[in-house]
Amino acid sequence: MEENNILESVSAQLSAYLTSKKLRKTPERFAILEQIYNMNRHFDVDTLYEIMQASGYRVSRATVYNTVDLLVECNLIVKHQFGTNMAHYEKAFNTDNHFHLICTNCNNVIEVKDEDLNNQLKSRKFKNFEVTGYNLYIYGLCNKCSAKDRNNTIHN
Amino acid sequence: MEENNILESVSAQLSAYLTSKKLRKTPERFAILEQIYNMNRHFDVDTLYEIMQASGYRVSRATVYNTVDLLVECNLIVKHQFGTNMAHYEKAFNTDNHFHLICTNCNNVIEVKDEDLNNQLKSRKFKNFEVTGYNLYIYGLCNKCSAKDRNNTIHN
DNA sequence: TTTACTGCAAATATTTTGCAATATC
DNA sequence: GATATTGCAAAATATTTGCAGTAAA
Repeated sequence: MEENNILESVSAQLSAYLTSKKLRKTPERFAILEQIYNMNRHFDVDTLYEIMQASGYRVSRATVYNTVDLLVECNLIVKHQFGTNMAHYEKAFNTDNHFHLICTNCNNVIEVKDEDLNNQLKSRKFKNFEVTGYNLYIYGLCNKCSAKDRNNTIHN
Repeated sequence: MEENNILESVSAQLSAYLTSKKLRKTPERFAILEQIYNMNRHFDVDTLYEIMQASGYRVSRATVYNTVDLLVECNLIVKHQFGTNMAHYEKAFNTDNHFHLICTNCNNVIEVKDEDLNNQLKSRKFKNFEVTGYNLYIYGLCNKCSAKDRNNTIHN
């Protein structure tokens, strides 16, 4: 599916959700969704807020927080807590089949696809628990940082 | 291994780490480690602080934060961010082979063991990334909350 | 016209930091 | 005796909340 169709599709999804919950279709909500789907990496609320400002669209932080919560509720984005205090988010459309490698030294996050592992996790059932999603976080040292380690360089 | 031996073992581990890093063996550090290993569930810093107070051992919040960071560094405890802003921690001794089911309605966390899945994750290698650990978080509705859902009960 | 939503600012929650006093090595 | 660590309080960071004004239905 090409870019524009994805945007149309997620906007329609949001629209349907708002209708079903009797919530309002405000321009802010669609503008934020659009901005998110134009980005290619995960983001935090503050970054999203600043990108909106920079792009000329004025919204308040409170609205960004509210909208991001809403988009999580209707499964258009996924929330992550990679180990810092700040929540990170990413698009949920066709991106549910990857994991995150998190460098505990530089906090960089790398995405990894693995269909086999993904299928296995998806097929796993649990007693008395209705699974809606999962996150696999793999911690360690990235290329750069483990190289630094080997050279005994001091890093912060 | 019985309770006392575990405590001895983890204290020795901490002691060795402090020596190797030329850090000081303060009573606070060992008291906090002991308290943690006497508990049976994951905890947040504030809860740990209050349990220390209640048990009659006076430490400052700052020291609890510092010590918890230290214990993460030397692999005696593991840090989690279950989706809220508050970090959670748990013992790392012989407890690295389970996952967490997180109820997105009541925020309750259930532990699940699965040796097969664990072994598979452990054996998985990644290019240019040196794995030190991982966390698998499975989100959904627990027994109680999906029952509520079926009954159409309003819940917060 | 009703009331959900927005923006702003203040409040809250969690964690970090600066600094003087203390205790380990 | 040198300095790492502690406790306390203030600061920093991230998020939530209250409320008056605005706009969607």
